[in-house]
Amino acid sequence: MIGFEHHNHADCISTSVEAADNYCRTAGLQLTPARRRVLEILLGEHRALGAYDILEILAKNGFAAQPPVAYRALDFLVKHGFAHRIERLNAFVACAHPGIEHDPSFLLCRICDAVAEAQSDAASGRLGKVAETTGFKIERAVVEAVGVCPNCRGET
Amino acid sequence: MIGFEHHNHADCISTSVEAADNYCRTAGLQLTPARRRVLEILLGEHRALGAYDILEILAKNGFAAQPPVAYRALDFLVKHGFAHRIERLNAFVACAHPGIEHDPSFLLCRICDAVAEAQSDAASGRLGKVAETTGFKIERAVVEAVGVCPNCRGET
DNA sequence: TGTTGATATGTTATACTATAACGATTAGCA
DNA sequence: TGCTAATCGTTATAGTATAACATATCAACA
Repeated sequence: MIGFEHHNHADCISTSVEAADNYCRTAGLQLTPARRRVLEILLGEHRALGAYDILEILAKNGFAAQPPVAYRALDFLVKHGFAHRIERLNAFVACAHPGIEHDPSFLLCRICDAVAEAQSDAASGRLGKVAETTGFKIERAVVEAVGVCPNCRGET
Repeated sequence: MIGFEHHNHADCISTSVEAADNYCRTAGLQLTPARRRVLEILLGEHRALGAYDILEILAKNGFAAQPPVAYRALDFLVKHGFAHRIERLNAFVACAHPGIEHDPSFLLCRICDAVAEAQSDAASGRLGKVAETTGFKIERAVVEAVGVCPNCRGET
């Protein structure tokens, strides 16, 4: 699980962007400049960024500074699995396992706002059983866990 | 699990409000008129209501129509476990198991907006293991599953 | 080549969600 | 009674997100 360890960001970013690039080419999607830049921005942080944070950075990069510019790019990235939206934070984060079909789960540090993405099996556990019994058909299940990350635990 | 079945609302509401009333008296909390009315409103629907939906109803009931009136009551209800906030919908729902300490899980119908609350074991399953390995301490874990409820499945 | 249709962008305006701040009031209790 | 904390009334503003419409780009294809 990516998230709380230190690692080489520059590599991490360029590799991921390149992967997205290839995927889009294959799938007939357009990774336009704004979309690519937003993906780079998200990859540059292992924490969630609000749409307006991103918008601000885009503006400094010569893009238009209207909210739809950021929201459209984010919608694209989320729709195609390059990023996830974190409901609890009204914010967005780059996907840690792009290309793999998955329901994301997040570990959110309430102290430093770091975000780690993990896999969970919520839909197949107890919740899945309840849903099955009731006749509810689960299409997506996201888990957002709030707590304290290893770095912040050490520092208290 | 309460949620998708038909049942007697009037009983359901008065019983729950009474329970909240008793709990508050015991715990030294004030279930003031606005708080009580908001709880009743939430119990009257088995779906999530936005703060401004509630505010509108409060206004018709003679309460002040400023946002803080609704938010304060909702904060109180959520804090003490009488209601939950559903992040995905920016909305609130009455708790289906008040008095019991629990991390709520929700089944959200994307067609009719019905909400059912269930128990899950997200924090003790795969996600819990990952967290443990990493050193992340989970304090709360909420699951929000989107899908189609039994009633809407029948009607397609 | 020129038309067409789908996709993406620029831009303005507005809707929706939530909280800060401060003074007035009330409840519970020493 | 008088103190203290909790609650409420009110104004203002911050933060998040989308509607709507005009323009532009580009690939497919007659």
